Amino acid sequence: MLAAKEQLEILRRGVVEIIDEKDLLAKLEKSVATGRPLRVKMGVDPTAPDIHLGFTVGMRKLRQFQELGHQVILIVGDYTATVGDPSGKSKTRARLTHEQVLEHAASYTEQFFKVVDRDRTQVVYNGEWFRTLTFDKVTELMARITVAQMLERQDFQNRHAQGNPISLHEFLYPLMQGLDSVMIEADVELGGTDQKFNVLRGRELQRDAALCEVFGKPAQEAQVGLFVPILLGTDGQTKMSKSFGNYVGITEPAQVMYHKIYALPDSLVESWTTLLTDMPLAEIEQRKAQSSADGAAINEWKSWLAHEIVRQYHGLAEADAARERESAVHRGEALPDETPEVVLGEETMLLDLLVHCGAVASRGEGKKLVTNGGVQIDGAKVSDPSAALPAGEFVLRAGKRRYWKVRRG
RNA sequence: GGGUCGGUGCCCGAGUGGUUAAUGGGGGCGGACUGUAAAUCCGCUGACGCGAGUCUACGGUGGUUCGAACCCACCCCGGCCCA
Repeated sequence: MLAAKEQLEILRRGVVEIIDEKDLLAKLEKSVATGRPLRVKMGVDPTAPDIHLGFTVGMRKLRQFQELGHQVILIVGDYTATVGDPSGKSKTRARLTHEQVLEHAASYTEQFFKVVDRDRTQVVYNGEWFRTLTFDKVTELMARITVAQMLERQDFQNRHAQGNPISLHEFLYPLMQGLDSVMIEADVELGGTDQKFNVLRGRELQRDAALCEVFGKPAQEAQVGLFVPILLGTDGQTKMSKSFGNYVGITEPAQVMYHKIYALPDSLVESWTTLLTDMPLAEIEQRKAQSSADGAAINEWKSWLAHEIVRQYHGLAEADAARERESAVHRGEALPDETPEVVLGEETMLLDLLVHCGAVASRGEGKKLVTNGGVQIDGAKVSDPSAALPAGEFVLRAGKRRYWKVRRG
């Protein structure tokens, strides 16, 4: 086991805030001295079954803990998910049914273990202790927080100020998450910066001997909160999220993944490298310095980044292939791997073809695309929407990167 | 329940009787440039039609009018204030 200070140094990478860093160091020291691994908790609300790179920031941090010899406890919020975390939300979140949650959870853990070591992870469903809770215990729990404390939260304040409803059950969520920490006796809780309030509740509840006793647990040392940043999506504007369409899913095909990362805005290269790879921080600094002087350097960095991330999820061979393919596509020597093939009848017109293969939503839109010079057939620009299609096979291109292999017959 | 201000295209937001498919901004798409990114510039951004053109659209339903997003009536929904 590494010395506590060295562990801390590694764990600090990419972390926004540690509450409290002194506590963490003390816990690490104790762990080194006694040989007892830290119990590192992360909770997931299995609401979205598709994991994207944004989720992997925390997952990679968990992996680091494991590599340092610690124990990960993944709390699947099968019960809390039916309540709905209000954190950062501008409206009441839809509550899920228990069946939905279990379904999502299965797919979630499967993807989770692409990054996190399954053998050093304990998966716990919090319905285990919530489902049978009696109301007097719930009351004990609720007594641990005041309305004023709840209303301090910016997200609730905004909602309240804007006259949006806040349901009482939403007040319960942070306490429930905190109770999870008590129940598993967590040493560390990992979460995004939006989790701060909830994680702090855990600290308070753990220190509350009377409360711990109510739930049959010993009084405990407060957990340390470790907060990782929210990863920005490929648009460089907002957090990565499937609903914004700015995500990179970890189960996406190698070449799609490669291309999305390769086309990343420059402004994200540094943070993505820090959060999603193990490139030494010194090298990141060095590359940053080079890049500000020379445009080609950041380009090369980006290609390294794309290759590295694809390698993590698809292996070296596929990463190499994706890189090779990408540059061939770019030189115009090859078509992307996923180029769909379309077969159509004799009479089909260009506009119908564009609609048929999904390049545009309507013929009117297709007309605009053609008029704007965005359509090519076998590398030649087509400017007339009523142009005749060639016989046999040809390649249709719409915009910069969307291709179809078309066959008439 | 009362008062008041609102509900316009993907979003925000102008428009208060006719040249309004509806100013402007954002977003999106396409083109040029570049490093594949950013920035910038240009074009497009309801549907159908090769086209002339036709249809659908300004919360809903009726009405006034040659003609309404704009005027009238009723209804539905949201904000704020009061109870």
